[in-house]
Amino acid sequence: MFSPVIKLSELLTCMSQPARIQILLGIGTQEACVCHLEAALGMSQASISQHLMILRKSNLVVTRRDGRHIFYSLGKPALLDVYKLVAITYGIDLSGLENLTFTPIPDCPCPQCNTEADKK
Amino acid sequence: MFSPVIKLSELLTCMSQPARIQILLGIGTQEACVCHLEAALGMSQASISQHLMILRKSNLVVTRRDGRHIFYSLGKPALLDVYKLVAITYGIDLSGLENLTFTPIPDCPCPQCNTEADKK
DNA sequence: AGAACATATTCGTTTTCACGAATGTATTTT
DNA sequence: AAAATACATTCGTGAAAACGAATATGTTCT
Repeated sequence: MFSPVIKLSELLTCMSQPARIQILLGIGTQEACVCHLEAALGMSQASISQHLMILRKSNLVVTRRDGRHIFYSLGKPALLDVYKLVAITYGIDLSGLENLTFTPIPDCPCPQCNTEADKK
Repeated sequence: MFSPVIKLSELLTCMSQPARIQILLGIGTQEACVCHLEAALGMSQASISQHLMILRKSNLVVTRRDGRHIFYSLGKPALLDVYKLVAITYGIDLSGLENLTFTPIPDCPCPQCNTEADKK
């Protein structure tokens, strides 16, 4: 068997799972912590962490620690273009799924959802 | 759950399987019959047919019958660009996997492998 | 140091998936 | 019509993947 095929397969398998698609598109061009993804996507903490673990192993996401928060961002932002290309080619509408950190979420405790004004 | 995510997931899941990657890249911009793919990829007839069935259900390939041969081609050739974009982004070399019908195979009985000269 | 918070990891179970074996269907050839 | 060819489909089994539950780790706050 051809090794490049396996590598390609592993990447695509990793990015084809519904929850992981939402996570990756949700992170988008920004960065997001686990609690934000949890609140934004309505999934359990364990579930999101499990998927992030898989995404890390495939280098699809990278992490940055800040205090007790760990921020995730895409290893290669071009990943978004892959999704877009598939969506355009097969007529799928992806609007409303990208960059979930742009909009703060009420019950999320992360710094992205709590502006300086709120900290008083 | 968001329906576009499911659609995207189904397409990507379908095109992430190693055997199907080889089939789709092998077909490339051309068309190929089952026996040619069988000979070119060294997989069993049943296995290839099973994968082609899955690809058909997702509309990733379309078919054309000619006598007892059934020729498969990509529903959307842009699918190749998706693979290429992933490959370029993550440094995977896909050369030698595309357009397998360009080179005839000795033990393949299909018309693409037997030129007019051979038919005598 | 202890409590609280954010995230990671393990475990057991259920579901999904790939594959070989066997069989079925459609078309052509003789 | 029978045999041969090209391909499709079903079935059973083993491996992989997803998920919830429980637990562990690391960081900050008091």
